[in-house]
Amino acid sequence: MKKKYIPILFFGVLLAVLAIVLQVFEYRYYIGSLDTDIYTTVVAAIFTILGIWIGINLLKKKAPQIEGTSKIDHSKIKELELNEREYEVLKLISEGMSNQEIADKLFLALPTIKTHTSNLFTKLNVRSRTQAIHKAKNLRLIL
Amino acid sequence: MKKKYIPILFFGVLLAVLAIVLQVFEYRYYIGSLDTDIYTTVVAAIFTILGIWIGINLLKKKAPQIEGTSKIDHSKIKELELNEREYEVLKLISEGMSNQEIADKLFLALPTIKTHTSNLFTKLNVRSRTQAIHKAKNLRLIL
DNA sequence: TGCATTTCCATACTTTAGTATGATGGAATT
DNA sequence: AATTCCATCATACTAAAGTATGGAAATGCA
Repeated sequence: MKKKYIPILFFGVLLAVLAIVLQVFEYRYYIGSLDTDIYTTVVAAIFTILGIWIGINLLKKKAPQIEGTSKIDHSKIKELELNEREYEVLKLISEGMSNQEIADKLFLALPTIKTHTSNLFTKLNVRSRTQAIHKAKNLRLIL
Repeated sequence: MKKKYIPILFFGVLLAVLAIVLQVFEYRYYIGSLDTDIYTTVVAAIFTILGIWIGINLLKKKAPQIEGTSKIDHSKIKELELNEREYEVLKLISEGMSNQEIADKLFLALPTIKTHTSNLFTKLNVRSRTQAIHKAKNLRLIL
């Protein structure tokens, strides 16, 4: 919930800072310490960089959808009623991690991971982690 | 070879065009037909758009490289010295089959499959079938 | 606050995976 | 004929994975 507003807030602050910078430059311009060409060049450069920055950040959210996320079927995940932990464990399993390694990484106990994997297998209707990986890839739950 | 220089040429031309546009605006400024604030705003806007455009184009070239490559690297298989049986077992493992199921499918005894998997893991330098799957996919030994 | 759900953890158990070592027989090489 | 490589199978063991059940803590919502 809170994370959703961070980019908006960030861009807002960024624009405010740039407005201030702009004001300073304008002030200097009026007192004649900078000439028009330099002023124009600086403004152009700053806003080009700003533009590149905005462009990259706009695409960074869409890029994963083109590369990897386009293959992930989030509706399937909901359809199978996989909760956060189960899906997280699924991803780590697909990366070749053992239950113990997953437990260490998530700061959880081994039995907890076993519970999650067991519930995961039930929901995926499989009986082993290798089957889970295979099915998850076919259903595009993971990439 | 030729494609490599298209972006450079393109950006060169683009910058040249923008330089001309800038000159026009500067000319208009000097004859007093445009106010400084408006001039600054226009320049800022144009270069912001330019920046966004550049940013988008910079990222668009990276996306397809990650996607399109889903071929098996047979040279890697030879490089790792995987023989027929080991590679066959690897494929079946990646399809989620247990050692017993693989043994049944290939009309072999369970210990035989265990030998193959064990040798396979040694050659792949992994310690479990899930790690083998993960590594094999990364090395493009399997799809 | 009370209740439901989720998440976490534990115990105990069975099954499967993985390691180590050695033996057998076939096929190709030298 | 001897050697090398591969594939097969066996035994015996340790380590992980997977199942079943139940309870405790945290979370979210009415």
